[in-house]
Amino acid sequence: MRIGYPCINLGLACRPSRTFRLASLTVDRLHATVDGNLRCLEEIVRWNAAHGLLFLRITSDLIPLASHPENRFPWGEAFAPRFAEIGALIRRSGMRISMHPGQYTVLSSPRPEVTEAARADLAYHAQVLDLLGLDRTAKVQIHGGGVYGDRRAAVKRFAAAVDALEPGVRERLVVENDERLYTFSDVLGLHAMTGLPVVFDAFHHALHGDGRSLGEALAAQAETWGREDGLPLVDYSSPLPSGRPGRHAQTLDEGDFARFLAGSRPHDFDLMLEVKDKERSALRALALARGDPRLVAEAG
DNA sequence: GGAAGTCAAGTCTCG
DNA sequence: CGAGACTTGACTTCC
Repeated sequence: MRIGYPCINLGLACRPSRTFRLASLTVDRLHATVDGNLRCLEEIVRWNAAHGLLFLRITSDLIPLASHPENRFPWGEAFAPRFAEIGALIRRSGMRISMHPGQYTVLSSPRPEVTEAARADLAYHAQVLDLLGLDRTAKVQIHGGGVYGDRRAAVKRFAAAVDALEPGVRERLVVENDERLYTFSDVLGLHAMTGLPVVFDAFHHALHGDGRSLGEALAAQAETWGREDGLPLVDYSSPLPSGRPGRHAQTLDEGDFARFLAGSRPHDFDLMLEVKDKERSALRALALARGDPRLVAEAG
């Protein structure tokens, strides 16, 4: 099991997700921002490798407005050497990479302009992973999107949109259960129609599940991953101690996480910790997963 | 320098 | 019918 956290490292002074408004889009601005974002991404990769955190979600903001029609700057060409350097570092570290486009990337929409924008955005995400020289185990994870009052029709549109993707993009795509519309069972249905591997989000499953136990879900999930896809991906977030359900917790609840680990055996997977305090919790989770209480105390 | 308002984009639920 | 929620707040304006 590799463990990681999403996008930004709070202890570092830099951010890989600097952006700007569409009104501020110029070649110079884009170039300068991407340059800084890549510099920061490299810092994060080095930090994570040094601390044993070998699973990283790269922010979708790495290239601001990457798939916006008004952005015609050939950022891929311009930064290919930098991507290659960082990619070599990632591969040398044995690090796994994922990306997670935002809520606007919807393949099931009845509106063609929406699915076209989604296609362009997924192509951007795949291009980043391609430029890093990563194999098929580097994944782009999305949700099912909307239901629009007719689930069967929405699922059919989703499958058709997946079929229409370029193979290089489709091979990186994986689909994840959400906390409202697409349960784990629903996402297994999407897998059946598309062949896409399934990301299991344990937190969403707890909020909006399908009755499967953790062990049952992980067993079913594993069936959806092919040999070239790598280990299954799992998202975990501690429940909020008091506040409304649904939000990601500030920090790791060690008791809940220990129960999660115990309940997940003997399945193996790579784990993304979605908690607000990022690398702090990831280090504690790593220590817990390694079964070293002294390390847990140090990391805390 | 800090607070407030806005940001490319979708969809659903709640109040 | 508008605000808030989501994988992630950051930018920009105004005072």
